Amino acid sequence: MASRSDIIEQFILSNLANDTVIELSRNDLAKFFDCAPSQINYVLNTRFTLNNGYVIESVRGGAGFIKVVRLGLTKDKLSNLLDMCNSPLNIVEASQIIDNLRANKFISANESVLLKSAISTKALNNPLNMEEMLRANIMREIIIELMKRR
Amino acid sequence: MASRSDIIEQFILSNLANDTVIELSRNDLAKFFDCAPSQINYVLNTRFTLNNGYVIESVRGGAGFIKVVRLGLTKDKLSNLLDMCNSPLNIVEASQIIDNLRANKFISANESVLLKSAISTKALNNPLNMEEMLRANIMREIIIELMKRR
DNA sequence: TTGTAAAGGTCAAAGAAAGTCAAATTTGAA
DNA sequence: TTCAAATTTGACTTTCTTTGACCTTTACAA
Repeated sequence: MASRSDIIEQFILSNLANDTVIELSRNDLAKFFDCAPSQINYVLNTRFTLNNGYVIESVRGGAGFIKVVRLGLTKDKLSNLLDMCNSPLNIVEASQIIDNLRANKFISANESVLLKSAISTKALNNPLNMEEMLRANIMREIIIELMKRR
Repeated sequence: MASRSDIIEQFILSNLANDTVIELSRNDLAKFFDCAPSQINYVLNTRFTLNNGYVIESVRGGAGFIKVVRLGLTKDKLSNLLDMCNSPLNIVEASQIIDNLRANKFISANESVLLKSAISTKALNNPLNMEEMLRANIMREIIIELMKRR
C-alpha cells in the first residue's frame, strides 16, 4: 500500500520525467497533499538523496522555493571519487583527485589550478571553529591565483 | 519565483549594461515597481555592494538622486578584493566577491559555481581543527557540483 | 534668513517562505 | 503479537522580503 510519502514521491518523479530540474513550492505541495510542510522535506531527504541521483537546493523567505536536480551520467562516473571524500583527505590525495578530474576532462586546467589553491594547506590552515576565517583564507588563495593570470 | 527585489535588481542591472553610471530617482522607482521607497535601498544594499563591484552615492533633498556606479574590475584592483579577505567573510560576502569576479570575466560561469560550492556553509561546516576533514568536505561539494554538468 | 516641501536614509516589525528536530503514530516483518 | 523502522505531525528556527514610521538633508520661495 502506498503511503502518502510514496504518493508525493511519485508526483515529484513524474514531474522530473521530462525535465532534469524542477522547482517546487513546499507550502503548496503540502497543501495539495494535505500534509505538514515538513513531510515534503521528509520525502526529499529519504527518496531524493545523492545516492539515488538527486540534489536538492532551496531558497528561503519571500520568493523561496525548493529545486530538485536529477543527476545525469556524470554522477556514476564520479561516484568513486566522491566516495573518497567520505574519509579525511591529505593534500596529496586531494590533489590526485583534482588531477584525475582534470585528466578526465571534468574540469579545465584553470579550474584545476583554482581548486588546488582552494584546498591548499595554506588555505585551510586555521581551523579553530572559525568558518568565516577559513573561507576568507580560501578566497585569498583564489584571488592570488587569479592575479597570476596574464 | 522572482521576488520583486529580484525584478528591481534586474531592472537596475539592465540599465547598467551599457553605462557604467546611472542615476535613479528612488521615489519614481518605488512608484514604478509599486513598493515602499525603502525597498529600493534594500535592493541596493543587498545586491549592489562594494563586494559586488558597485558603489552607491546619493544626494538628499530637493533635486536628490541615487547614483549607481559599476566599478570595472581590473587586475590591479584585485588587491582590493584581496584585502577584504583579511577579515572573516560570511557566505553572502564571499558569494558577492565570486559574482563580482564572474561579472568581470575573471572566472567562467563554471568556475563561479565550483568556487561557490567550495566555500559553501556545507563545505566548511566542520572546522574543529581537522584540516583533512574540511578538505574532504570541500572536495565533496566540488564533485557534487561537477555531477550536475551534462 | 527662515520655513517648507521634496528628496533620500534608517531601522525595526511583519510577512513569507523553507529548515530542523523530536514526539507521536502507523506499518509490516519476524 | 511485538517491536523496530517508517511515516506523520507540529512546535520552533532561520532566512529573505516587504512595509511603514520616523529622521536627515537640500533647494527654494517668502
